[in-house]
Amino acid sequence: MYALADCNNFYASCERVFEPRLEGRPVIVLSNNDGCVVARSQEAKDLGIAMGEPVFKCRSIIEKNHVVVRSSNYTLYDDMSRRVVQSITTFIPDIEIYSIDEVFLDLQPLINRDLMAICHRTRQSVLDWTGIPISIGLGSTKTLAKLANRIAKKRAGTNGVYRLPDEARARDRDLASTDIEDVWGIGRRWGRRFRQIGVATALDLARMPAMEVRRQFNVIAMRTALELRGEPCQDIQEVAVQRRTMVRSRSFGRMVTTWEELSEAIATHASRAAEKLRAEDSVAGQISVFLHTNRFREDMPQYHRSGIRELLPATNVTPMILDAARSIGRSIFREGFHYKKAGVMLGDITHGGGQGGLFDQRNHGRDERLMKTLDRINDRMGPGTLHAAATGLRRREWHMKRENRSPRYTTCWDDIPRTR
DNA sequence: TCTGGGGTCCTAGGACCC
DNA sequence: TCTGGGGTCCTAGGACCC
Repeated sequence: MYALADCNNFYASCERVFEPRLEGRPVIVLSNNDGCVVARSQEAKDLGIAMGEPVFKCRSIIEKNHVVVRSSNYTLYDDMSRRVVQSITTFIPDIEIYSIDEVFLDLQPLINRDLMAICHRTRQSVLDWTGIPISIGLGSTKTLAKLANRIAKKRAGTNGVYRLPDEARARDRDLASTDIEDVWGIGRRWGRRFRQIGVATALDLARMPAMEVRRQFNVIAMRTALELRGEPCQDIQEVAVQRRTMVRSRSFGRMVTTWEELSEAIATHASRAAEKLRAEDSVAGQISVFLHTNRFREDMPQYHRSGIRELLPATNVTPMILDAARSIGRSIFREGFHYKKAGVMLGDITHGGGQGGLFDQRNHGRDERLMKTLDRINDRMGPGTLHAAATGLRRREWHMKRENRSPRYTTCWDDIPRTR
């Protein structure tokens, strides 16, 4: 037996915890650069503001209804996520962190106890301890737990917890009431293709012969079909799998035309990626850099390109990664375009060391000490206190727009909420 | 005018091996 | 004139997730 615990309107809920006057009001949270809507309170959903919608397209709804708009504050959300997970594990220890706002729970060890009671108590405690409302769905596979979670959120009277019934007819009713696109693992494209062959609900997919699903789609879709029938194809992954790639990229607040500015952006991404690599005690064996113009501006000349290079030996040393990134960037940069985005991608990531190079002359001990010192200073004095000159020395127009960010209530001494 | 960022997995096809 | 069988690895593209 599995469960999925999912935070309701997570980012919007985080904003509310520290600003209770937002309770009952429509709240939305925007993506980086204040571009798209990435989270909505229930009131905002009710106004018809769509997920992922560019904010300028719903500007009139926002103004007319006094919707509260917040820039995203990932420092806050990451920390709140950690607190929610910690609270849940007090009651249910075997978990898989699936995303910033979702946790799969392994209920098998608790199978002889009253699972509904445990889940209700978990939900209430998370709310009491963190202020974040969550919903929990229970099912015999992860896909069914996901489906049950949707019902827990939407159906009146569930009080935030729903268990898919064991009895076949009742379960079929729940599956029949779930649209095919709302099944975990079935997106818009496949949803359209399934509908073309007469599969419109989760129940239809569960009843389709598995090999037929595989033939027309692929094994992922087939596994989804099996899981909808109650045959588990995916287990709880308690140990996080090591990442294989890492991307650092940003759209620019304003278009960028010069190599000088673009190279600062690339250097910034490269430095951040290197820092993150070191924080995870890993090294990268490959680096690529990409840049592109604004694809929405069809009136302007378009350009996008990427370049790739091996890092030999694999490294997490900022100057190594920085040099490679800037030289790739230089080689793909073309004069005369308005650039909108640039990024650095690291691949061939390995953990705890990595293969050395036969002809490698560098003094690794020295690099390692230098990077340790750099990280320690930035850890103590704040991110970016010490940084490569190549990342730029002053604030630029292309830097991210973030006009309505809330304080870092839980992670920064100066931002801790005060009461009189 | 304004349109996010960061991941994973699968498949098909080509290059190459013995 | 006829031209094997069984593999691996890599890459690009397409789908999905949050």
